[in-house]
Amino acid sequence: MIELSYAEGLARWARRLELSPDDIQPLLALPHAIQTVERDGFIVREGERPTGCALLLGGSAFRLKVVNHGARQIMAFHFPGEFVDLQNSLLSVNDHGVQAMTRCKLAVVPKKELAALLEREPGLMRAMWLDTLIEAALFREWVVNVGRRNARARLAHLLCELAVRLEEFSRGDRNIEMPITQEQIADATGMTSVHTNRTIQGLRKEGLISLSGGRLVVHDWPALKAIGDFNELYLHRADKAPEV
Amino acid sequence: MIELSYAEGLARWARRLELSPDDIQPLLALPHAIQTVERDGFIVREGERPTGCALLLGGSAFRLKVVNHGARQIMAFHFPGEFVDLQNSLLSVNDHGVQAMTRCKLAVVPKKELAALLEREPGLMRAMWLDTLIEAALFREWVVNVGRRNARARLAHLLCELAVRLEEFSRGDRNIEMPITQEQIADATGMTSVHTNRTIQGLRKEGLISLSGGRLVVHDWPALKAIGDFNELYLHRADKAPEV
DNA sequence: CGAGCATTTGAGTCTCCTCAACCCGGGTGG
DNA sequence: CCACCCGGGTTGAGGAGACTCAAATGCTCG
Repeated sequence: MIELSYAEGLARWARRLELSPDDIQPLLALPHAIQTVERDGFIVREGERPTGCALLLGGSAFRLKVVNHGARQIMAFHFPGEFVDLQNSLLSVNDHGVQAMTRCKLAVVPKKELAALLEREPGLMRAMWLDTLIEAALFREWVVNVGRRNARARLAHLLCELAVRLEEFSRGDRNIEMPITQEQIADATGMTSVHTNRTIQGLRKEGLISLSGGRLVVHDWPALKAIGDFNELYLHRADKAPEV
Repeated sequence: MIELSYAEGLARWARRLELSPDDIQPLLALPHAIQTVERDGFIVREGERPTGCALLLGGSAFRLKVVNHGARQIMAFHFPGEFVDLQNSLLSVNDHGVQAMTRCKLAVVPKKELAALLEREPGLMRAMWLDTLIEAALFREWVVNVGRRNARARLAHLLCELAVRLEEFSRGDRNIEMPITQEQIADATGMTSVHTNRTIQGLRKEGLISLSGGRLVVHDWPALKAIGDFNELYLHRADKAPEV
């Protein structure tokens, strides 16, 4: 996966939120530390009190929670150009962790400086808020996915989301780099890895997808969308703030 | 359930977000329409383009989505003093609906005026953002709940959340007014109403709860918490914005 | 070439679902 | 004033989807 610079990462983030390059100038000037987190390492730890806010520049990551009997639930995936812990800028203690799926490159901005800047720049704060609103929409769809769809639909839906969100990094033919394990898919869909495996095999045998070696290819997009009951409205991709 | 005035509703909202009464003065001055929505009526309709933002003043409501084969999933409950569609202030089209559980009293603020005000008052925008962040935390916990807990734990967790959130409206002994049907509980926990019924009976027979006639009484809080793996950190109740 | 992780397969089990009927209380109309 | 009607709650029986446990296979990296 690509590796962005801090400026490129911010630019990608800004584009998604319909900010102009000028709007993010003040963010560019913020102090920031470039960090690397190895695969399986924690970017954010549950229970800790964060001091910074991390923009993902390379690699991919996911949010997870662990329940009392040890099971894990993944609640979201993150890719370059996304803040992985925007909530840290206002919430005092992490209620969940963020873990690296692959080696990750991050730009960490001190939350104090960021907060002070946003206070001065309502347009940027609005963008951060919008980002959070879109992420909340994503969580809502995931509640629906694990709550009301069967294994096959859950899996198809997740793959659809990944295909759409990673399209911008791919060659455009719904052939995406996606270094995910079946266990992670299981944790994201609320299933066991065994059942995930059998469900994947089902979709494979029908010729709908290929999924191996860190690559997902969707061969029949309309069919996969139909199986997953996928409506990309919830991603709010081309959404924009209303003119005031 | 109580019926608040616009000012009281805002005050309740502000208190949760650690704003002072002074901070919300500008909001009080906004134009607003008081509306009533009957039980089962829609406060927000999926697919529509909203023009206002609704603050709940009386009654209770829930967010829901419908999947293609007709099943419903409830993603959150809302009570007086909460905005039910904060996302409408920035997102252009509703990706889900909000429905009244009981007759609801609402104050609807035009989104243009609200947006203009927030642009002038960074402190208020920050509070709205914080509100959204907390709600996102709630959705995350729900993903975990429906994804990784069994029927008993799911139900217990939901009841714990309701007990904590409605405590402020109750007489303080975890005896709360909660006019919810078993079908709604089923839609919130991702189960069928039949299985919900049997699971409730299980908790009742063990003497942990009473749930009937629109009233929930938790007889054994520690036990219910343990069964539901409930950790109220995700509600971020006493959370506050960091000093900048 | 072996170690370690990820994937695959099999068999048996259990939770939760489906379908269907019945009960109960409250509101309504004859 | 009582019959009925309706929504919500309860019960039963049978089935299916997903889980558990266990082992084998394959892949990748050192």
